[in-house]
Amino acid sequence: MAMGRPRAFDADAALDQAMEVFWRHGYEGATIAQLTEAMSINPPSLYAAFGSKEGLLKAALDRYTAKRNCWMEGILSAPTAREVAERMLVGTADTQTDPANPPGCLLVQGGLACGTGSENVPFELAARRAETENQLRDRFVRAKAEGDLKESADPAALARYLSAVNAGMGVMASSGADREALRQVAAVSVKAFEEQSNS
Amino acid sequence: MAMGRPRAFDADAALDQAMEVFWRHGYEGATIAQLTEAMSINPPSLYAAFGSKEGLLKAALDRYTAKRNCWMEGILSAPTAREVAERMLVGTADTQTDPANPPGCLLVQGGLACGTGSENVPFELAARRAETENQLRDRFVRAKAEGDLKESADPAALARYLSAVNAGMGVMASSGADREALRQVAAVSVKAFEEQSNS
DNA sequence: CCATAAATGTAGTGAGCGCTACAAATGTGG
DNA sequence: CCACATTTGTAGCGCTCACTACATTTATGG
Repeated sequence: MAMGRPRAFDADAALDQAMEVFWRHGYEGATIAQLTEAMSINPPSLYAAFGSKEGLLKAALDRYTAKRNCWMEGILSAPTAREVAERMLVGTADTQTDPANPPGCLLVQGGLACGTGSENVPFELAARRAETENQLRDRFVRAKAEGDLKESADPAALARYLSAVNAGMGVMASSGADREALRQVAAVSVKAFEEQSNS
Repeated sequence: MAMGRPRAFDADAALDQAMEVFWRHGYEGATIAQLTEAMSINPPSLYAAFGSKEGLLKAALDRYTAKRNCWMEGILSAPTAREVAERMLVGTADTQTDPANPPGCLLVQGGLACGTGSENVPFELAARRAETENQLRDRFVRAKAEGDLKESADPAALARYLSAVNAGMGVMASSGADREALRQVAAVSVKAFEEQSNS
């Protein structure tokens, strides 16, 4: 049997372009016209490949979180909980103000609240944020077992705290905070960790 | 000369209803149909009173920030910087999970990124958030002058930090974090302040 | 070289959007 | 009680939205 005409565009490259549009305008603010233009394809190609606007978002998020998990590996491999926190927050300050991307974090910018019919989108983004939080929590459970965090420290609370600061930095970056400002936030935030660390 | 037919609805009560819709669905996710239904008026009344959807948002934000400034007075009157931080963050944990309102903060939920033509909305929200940050900064400048904060403390950085945590808690609340979880975040956050305080 | 299968580009579709024209209703000033 | 100014409800405007029908093109299997 025949295999059909092959796809003429690179799906991953197209997803990177779509990611940028969602990042800059949010899910609801991004239009199919903007997406197809950025991806250099026509609507039927988009729908054949990704099914729907929401399907395209999920595919873009998969790609985003894949990169992010890779980035997180470098963070989580830090020797102590305090250094995990520092690398994470300083790294966030830098990536969220990287001129190569829109400011802020796609998982926050994408949409915290959506209109009727798109209620799934905020859930989807929240689930991806939760993944990072869980990675941090697991790392801090280990840090506690290793005696790196005090006996009184709560790994889940610390992970939630880092996740909150991370999201907050995303909000500030999206409204124009520069790298220096975010690094100051990171520096103050890390102090909360020193209280929880052994020496 | 004649004065014209009087308005048949209470503008402030209508704004409270509009506020809730924007809060729950974001600026772009909220439709005129939803807004008018919640406000119990018809579109012409909305446009006569507020000019446009964006005008309605601004009017709702004015009302929101008026309440917020009132709330902030109670926060800023705390005797020390550390207590300002604690009251603020714990208060945020409570108000952002108050079942009387949609979860999170309108100034964050409203829209961080918008479509072409609504670029003003994120700016508007950011400006209101910045107002709170400035109030905090001024308060910490005073705290430093009073010797309540260490000589090495940076009031602007501390205000920015609180603002970031606040926004971050809004993000988490909007994705379902409960009061207990946010209070834990507040508790950890406050520790960063103890490092900056004199005894 | 032909039959088949899938992707492409053109050109729309119905639905829902923000917003408004218009006539009727309702108050005030003289 | 009348002339006027403004609001109200009905109905619908033009536009843009996410999405798709369809004919064409481009590959593969036999």
